[in-house]
Amino acid sequence: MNNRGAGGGRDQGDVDEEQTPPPAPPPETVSTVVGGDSVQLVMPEDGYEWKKYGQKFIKNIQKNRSYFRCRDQRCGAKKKVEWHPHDPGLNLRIVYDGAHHHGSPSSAAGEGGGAAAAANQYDLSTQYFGGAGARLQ
DNA sequence: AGCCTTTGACCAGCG
DNA sequence: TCGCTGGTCAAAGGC
Ligand SMILES: [Zn+2]
Repeated sequence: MNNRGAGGGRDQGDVDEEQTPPPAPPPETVSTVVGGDSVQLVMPEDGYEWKKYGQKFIKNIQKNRSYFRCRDQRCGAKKKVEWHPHDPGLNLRIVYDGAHHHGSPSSAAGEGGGAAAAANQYDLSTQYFGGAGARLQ
């Protein structure tokens, strides 16, 4: 059943690029929550919802790269997150690609309008941290 | 029921 | 000419 069907592979020249597009979101910082003896990474909501659609380790920079896509396909906005397999939070780089076409980020969708710190618990260490953290979903 | 997440494999271009 | 990498898609399962 591996019929990859259509998709296949798209190609894109560039490999390494450094640029943080216009929508300069708030200071992105990874929060290292220490619960007992497990470290969990929390991704700060930037005000938009993203769907993770891929993860790979880039040898060129020796960093992990996660691919996020805006839920609104018509939006075309994409988000890429790069972080160290052993030291996330230490060198975490978020790259925004594209622009949103549906309203603006006023309040975090996941938040609902309060001032709570809505954070998506994406398992950035799922595999790289080897079960050090238990998946809570 | 719906929605989200994760993994593997594939494709193409470049040096 | 070859090998390699990066990037994306699909499917399945779980809550
Ligand atoms: Zn959007």
